[in-house]
Amino acid sequence: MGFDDICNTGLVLGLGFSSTTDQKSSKIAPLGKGPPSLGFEPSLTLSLSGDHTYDQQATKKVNVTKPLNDHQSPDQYRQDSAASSYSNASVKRERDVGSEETTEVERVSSRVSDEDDDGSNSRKKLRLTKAQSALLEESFKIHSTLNPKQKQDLARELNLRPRQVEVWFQNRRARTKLKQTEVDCEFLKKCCETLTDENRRLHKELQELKALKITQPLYMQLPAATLTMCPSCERIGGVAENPSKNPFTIAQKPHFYSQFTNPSAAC
DNA sequence: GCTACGTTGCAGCTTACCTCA
DNA sequence: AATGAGGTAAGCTGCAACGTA
Repeated sequence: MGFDDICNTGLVLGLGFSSTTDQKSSKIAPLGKGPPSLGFEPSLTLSLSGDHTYDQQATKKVNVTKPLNDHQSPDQYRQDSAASSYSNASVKRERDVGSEETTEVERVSSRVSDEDDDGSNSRKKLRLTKAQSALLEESFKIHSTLNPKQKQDLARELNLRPRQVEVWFQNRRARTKLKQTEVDCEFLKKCCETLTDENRRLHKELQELKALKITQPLYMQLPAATLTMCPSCERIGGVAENPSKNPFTIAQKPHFYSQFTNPSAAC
């Protein structure tokens, strides 16, 4: 990557050709998601002049030659490799480890100590091992948020960075919330369906009542035993022992009364 | 006490990578 | 082998709470 311009602002603006196979990233805007194209294309880059991390990351093309431990499956190796190669590139807000300088030192030392850097400038996709996930889940069950000390301890125990633990918990909380939202949504859907059915049933009942009202007074259709007189307003009401069997439950149907002429609110 | 400012943690949204059907 | 969908780690932004000068 040829940087032409080094100003005393500490920023480096580079314009030139770069191989797109290693996905040099512009810190101004993320590259598109499309597949990497082969060959050389014009590139514009902006970075800190003293930023060895980015420089190294952009230029260093290391293939993974780390020999597998005999106890590691290839998949395990891949996961561990990815975990240890946690990329700090373009991490704008690194708050877990003190000052910027400290962070930078950590980045470099981490890079140096970690042999799995594949050199691609693309965002590393860490896959947590099953053991790591299990422990994180266990911790999450105990407390869904971590205080700094808990975060540090957990990170040390998992051999991860505190930031990774923090991100995991953030995402975990988000997933939990999303899941709960989905459950709530399902519940509300069911409620809506039930109410719609009920509404439909009541409409139908109303239609039937209206039809009956046209032909004859309602009380004439009911057995005498089911008719009762409201003691307050002296109106006839029906008492259904099983309202579900008798759709015409007059007593349940509220009637209007005037508080001036009928002080009783019992019906 | 009030204000301005910096720090920190989190939520919400988004991006990018990985896996699998 | 290619591809689209889903899962998820990580980035970015905004906000609120808190401490400090």
